[in-house]
Amino acid sequence: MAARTVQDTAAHPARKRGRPTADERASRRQHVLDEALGVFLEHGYANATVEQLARAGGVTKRTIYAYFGDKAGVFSEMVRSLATTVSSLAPDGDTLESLATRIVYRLHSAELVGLHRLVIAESMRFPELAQTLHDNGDARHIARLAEHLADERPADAAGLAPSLFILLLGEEHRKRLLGLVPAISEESAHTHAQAALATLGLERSPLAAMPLD
Amino acid sequence: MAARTVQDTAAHPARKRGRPTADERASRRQHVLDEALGVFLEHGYANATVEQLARAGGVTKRTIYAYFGDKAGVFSEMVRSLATTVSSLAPDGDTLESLATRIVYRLHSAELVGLHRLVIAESMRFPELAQTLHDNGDARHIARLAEHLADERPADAAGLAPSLFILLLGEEHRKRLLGLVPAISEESAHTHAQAALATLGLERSPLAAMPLD
DNA sequence: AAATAATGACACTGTCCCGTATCATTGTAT
DNA sequence: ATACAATGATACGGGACAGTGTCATTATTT
Repeated sequence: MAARTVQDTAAHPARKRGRPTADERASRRQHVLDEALGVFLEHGYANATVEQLARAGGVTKRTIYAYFGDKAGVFSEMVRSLATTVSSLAPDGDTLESLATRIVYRLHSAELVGLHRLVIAESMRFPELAQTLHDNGDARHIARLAEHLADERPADAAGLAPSLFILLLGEEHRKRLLGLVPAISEESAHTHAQAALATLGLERSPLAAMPLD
Repeated sequence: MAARTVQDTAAHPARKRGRPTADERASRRQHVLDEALGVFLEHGYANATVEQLARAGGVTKRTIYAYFGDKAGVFSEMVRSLATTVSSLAPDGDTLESLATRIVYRLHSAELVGLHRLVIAESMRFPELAQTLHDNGDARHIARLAEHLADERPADAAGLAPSLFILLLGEEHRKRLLGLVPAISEESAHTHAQAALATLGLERSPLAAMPLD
């Protein structure tokens, strides 16, 4: 086992003791979940210790056990919390191209790639989390794409949406999952999205696509 | 930590003691690697113990340490051994469609999906294995597809190959990585491949595509 | 044949970490 | 106010596992 060299997330300013106020208690729990992702990403699920989760969240082991039962509980709640966040990124009222760009950008982010890795790795032990992530991630994105496609391609929108989705991710995202490439920039996310649309013959109307100068 | 309920891979017929013959020694090492995949898939890399790897391979811990140094050594050599196998599945002399079908089928297999999961999960700790797997997997498949495409689409073969590749995997393969669907049948791999080709306008020539009866 | 190398079987030490207990401390309930 | 609940700090028992040591056993080398 690799020696644990680093001091982990530098200890917070040593919270005061005693029972927390009602407000505080509500936020503490979420704070633990937020910080948990970093711990799991750094060490992996199995190697992460409850002690590390506690320190990162600014609480003690006791509180972790009181709140979540055990490490699996922290992991489950963390994934569920993040999963519901994934799909909530649609300003509603954008073009197919801007939607596609946002999907590309978000799904290449370090946060979501890391989450995806963790859930894939533990999919045998936490199958319901895999389902949750897919339902709130891929499934919703594909549904959104299908809505937009319905306007432009009423005929084969349903069949085209999944194809568009995976073209948006592309081989780049597979490399990303393997850690072979860094997170994508917003700009290249845009050109990437355009390329995917073009591959399916979905580029903007010829007039809009003309040179701008 | 989850209680280890199962007895693991049922102990082999208790190999005799003493120094093995030269032939035997050569094969023993490979046998350990072959059996290691099952152990890692069942428990995950971090939870798998050297003792389990030893029992599955029909050797003792001592031999594991003598052969591979430690658990990481077993994992590395196992991945490398499997990676070189991944790409060696081209009978050479088949159509684009048959090549596509074989890629779809193989990459959906339990073995390769499991390997992929493991390498993704440990990509931070074993980055060179991720690179190896990609070089011997995706990269070669894309290159092969590009060769075939060069015949039919000399113009944009290079750009089209990655798109075709990920369309071949499709959303199905993402679900597969998450453990949400079982391995695909050879038949549905074929129809899946045909659909991907059609999406890019690469279906067979009209004559060949006509009904056969 | 004698020495050496590799292995199985087994024991053993040290470490890590889980989960709980104890006690002081601080907010909440009544 | 007074009892109670939740928390931090700390300690600790128990289990699991890594990695090594020892000895008997069997090939290989010379």
